[in-house]
Amino acid sequence: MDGHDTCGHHGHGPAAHGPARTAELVARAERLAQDLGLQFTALRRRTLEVVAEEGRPLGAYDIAERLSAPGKRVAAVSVYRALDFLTEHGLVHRIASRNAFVPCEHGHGAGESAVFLICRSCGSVDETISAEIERSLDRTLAQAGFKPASRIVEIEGECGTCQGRQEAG
Amino acid sequence: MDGHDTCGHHGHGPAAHGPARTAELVARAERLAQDLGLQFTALRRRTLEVVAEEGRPLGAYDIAERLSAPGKRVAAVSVYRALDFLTEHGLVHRIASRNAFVPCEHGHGAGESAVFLICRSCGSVDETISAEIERSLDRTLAQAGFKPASRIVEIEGECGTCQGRQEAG
DNA sequence: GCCTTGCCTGTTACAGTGTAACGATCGGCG
DNA sequence: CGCCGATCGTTACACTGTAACAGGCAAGGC
Repeated sequence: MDGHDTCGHHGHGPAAHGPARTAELVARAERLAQDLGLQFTALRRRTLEVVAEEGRPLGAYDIAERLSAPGKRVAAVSVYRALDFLTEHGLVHRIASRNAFVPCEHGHGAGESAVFLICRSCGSVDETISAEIERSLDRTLAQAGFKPASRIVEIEGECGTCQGRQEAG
Repeated sequence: MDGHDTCGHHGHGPAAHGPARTAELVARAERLAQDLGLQFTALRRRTLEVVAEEGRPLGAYDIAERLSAPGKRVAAVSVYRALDFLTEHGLVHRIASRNAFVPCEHGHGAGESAVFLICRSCGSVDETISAEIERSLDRTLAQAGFKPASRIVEIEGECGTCQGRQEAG
């Protein structure tokens, strides 16, 4: 179940996960809470940190386990509530096809749409944004008279790194 | 006026798709089984029929219940196996965001991609295909060096029918 | 100070979703 | 006949998610 976490983030963006990304996300959350008068509690911060540092989709129960200490167990239901908050404000994304969560790798708000590239070999998830895809989606939706509220675009396949690894042997 | 084929019917109520659609799907399944030497068993056919006649996404356990009779209970696990077969061959689709299944409304194979428009008000699912979206997706994937295997595009929102109803009421 | 209010969290219990494992059955084939 | 492969029934179990209720804690009004 544990994989090669060095896979992911192809050309589009700098940096992967790790402490830098985590600090950036936490800072964004604090700013957001400040501005909107929301509470960025310890549980929510720790949940965000766990998700941000993993580098692959984490289930709610996995997060709960990581947040638990030998005398202080964190129940999954608490994690779900924290995740509700985080997803609502665009700090983490839910991967519907995996029932798992990943940190938001872009600064976009919760309303915008992202494309998730999920590697079947290493389990990494790469988040990209394409104005072209959004435009064509918007056109199709308008044509169908459909008013979108949220969009899920998840592509499963093999990432560049794993393709190279397979060819190499 | 294409790009959005005959999917203007936003099903409300139990009998949105109707026997015609069902018969067409069953016929396609039989042809497919004939050609590929597969077994289109009674369970698989009945599962397909139930899904095709519902007009909205059905969970595996709902299907099991509909297939069960007062002396002959069908377990969910059997339904899952039938659904595996049906999805593998493009006869039904899985809606990841709902953990539910809908009949395939197009003749496309399992490998192609579809866009699902899921109405939050009436629960109907409309399946459309857009070459434009596929093109832009392909471009983005190629740019990222990602080799796609399956694609999930699910838009939640409000269908045209429900928008009109809300304004009127 | 005290009380109320609202939000967050802990806890329990439970519903819904999906899979593993094993055995039985059936049809085809040497 | 026995073997083989695929399907299906059954049980058991793991994983995912939510409902309901109680306690804590900060903010604001009396």
